[in-house]
Amino acid sequence: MTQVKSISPAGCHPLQVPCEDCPIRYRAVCATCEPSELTALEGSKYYRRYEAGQVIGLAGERMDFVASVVSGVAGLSQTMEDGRTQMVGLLLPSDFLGRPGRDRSPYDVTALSELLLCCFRRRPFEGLLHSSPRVAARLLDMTLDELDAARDWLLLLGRKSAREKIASFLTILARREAVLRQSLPTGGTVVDLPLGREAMADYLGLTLETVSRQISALRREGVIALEGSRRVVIPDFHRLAAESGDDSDGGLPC
Amino acid sequence: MTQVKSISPAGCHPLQVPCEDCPIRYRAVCATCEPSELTALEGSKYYRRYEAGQVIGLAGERMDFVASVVSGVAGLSQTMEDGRTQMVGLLLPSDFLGRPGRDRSPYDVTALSELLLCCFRRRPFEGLLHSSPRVAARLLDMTLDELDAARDWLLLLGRKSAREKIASFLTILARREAVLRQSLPTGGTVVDLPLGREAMADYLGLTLETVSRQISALRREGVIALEGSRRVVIPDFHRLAAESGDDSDGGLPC
DNA sequence: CGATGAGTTGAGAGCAATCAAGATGGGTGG
DNA sequence: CCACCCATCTTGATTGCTCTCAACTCATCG
Repeated sequence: MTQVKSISPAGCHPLQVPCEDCPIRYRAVCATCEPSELTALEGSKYYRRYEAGQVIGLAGERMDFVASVVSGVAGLSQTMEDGRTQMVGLLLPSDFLGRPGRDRSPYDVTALSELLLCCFRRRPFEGLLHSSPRVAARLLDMTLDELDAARDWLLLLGRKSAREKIASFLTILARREAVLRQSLPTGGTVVDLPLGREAMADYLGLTLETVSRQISALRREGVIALEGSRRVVIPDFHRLAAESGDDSDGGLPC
Repeated sequence: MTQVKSISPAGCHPLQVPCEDCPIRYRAVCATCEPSELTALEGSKYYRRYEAGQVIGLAGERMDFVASVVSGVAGLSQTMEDGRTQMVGLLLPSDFLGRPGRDRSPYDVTALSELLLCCFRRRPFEGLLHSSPRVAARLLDMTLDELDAARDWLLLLGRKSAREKIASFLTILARREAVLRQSLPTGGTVVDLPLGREAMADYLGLTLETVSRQISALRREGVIALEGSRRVVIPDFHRLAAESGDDSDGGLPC
């Protein structure tokens, strides 16, 4: 990543990281691959880099690849005629982008931060999916996890107050942070928001003003502290979790 | 179904319909099965019948089977400590219930109408999933469809007005109705609501009073007509679709 | 015929959206 | 180094939609 700095805005990345050295090797679709399968993937894979805000694909357009998010955050969103927008997918490192068997996405796909994708050309990937039950099973499992996440999201959008929505979102981010660090989200957790206020509003079904107001309210009451507008400190994780409206004590990631 | 009328409320149904005669033979998980696979399924399948309102399983409980909905409607829902409820899944005939690899559902599962399930014991089914790529691929495809539906639902909950939510819901039902009848939803479509007002409210993230009010408003304005409280007549499908806020003319099911 | 459950309708309150100014902060160029 | 600019974020005042609480209607059923 030193001398290769992005040839073109959305250009193919000449860099070829061996799968063995990949940071998401054991969490992405390829997690359960055996050496032979990994070789097959390695042959059809290439990298793409995007800048924050850049459009990866618009609804209805063809996408000739599927991909794993290596680093950064991507968003899927739907927009109504009058401009109302709702985010419908948030893809973090190791998440899978694209649908095998359909070459056009019904959603707009956007890079929400600087983003690195490990892309696979459709045909070879679908071939692998067909020939390797291990990969197919892994993708099914990931899709089921995504469906469960979407269902929690339905509860959030349908029934939670603005304050609970913000608390829930921060809780989700804190948990993911903790999973990555292999630590528990307890005292003094720091979360860097990968989204601006407007993107958060699109995620939570709110306006950006309401997002800002609720964050300010949580700050005033000491539930969170801010370092700049995009870094949140959580002095007491359980207190925040209690604000999210989720059942139980809002326990640990497991 | 004449002399067998439900031995016990949730009893196993002694009736064994041959898969060949099954009304959902070509739409359910088994759609792409070959004769040998069908025989395997046939061996581990059994029927369960539920009455409207009956609980199939509560969140966190074990479910020792997965199933296809043969007829009727089932709902998945999540409830918060204070009682707020959000439906997070609506399973219609041919839809799949349960998650292979997890034996307890994080959601409450309820029969919303009289319901007939074609159940498979977990182990044999997971074995088939492992040995038959065809079945695994079918389940993946169905899961991806469900994920897409959940994403449309996110837009509905996050950004649509009460009126648009009702119109969207009726549109969805009318389309499904049309798919079953192989006809287009145009003039004089009749939709039987499989849900009462409260269940609709839980689906749409509203209160039952608001559901009732919005339905009344659409009726007053001639967008729909009612025959009793659970039968809706749609004189002009495009007019209804226009109220749903979805893009385009709200065209055909395809 | 009362009793029950489901649905409808009304009046009022509350929460988030909208409209409208300010504040902050990072980057650029003089 | 400072002044300026622009995007992003914050805060305020008001409106409006949906929820809440409450009464009423209607059909069904013992």
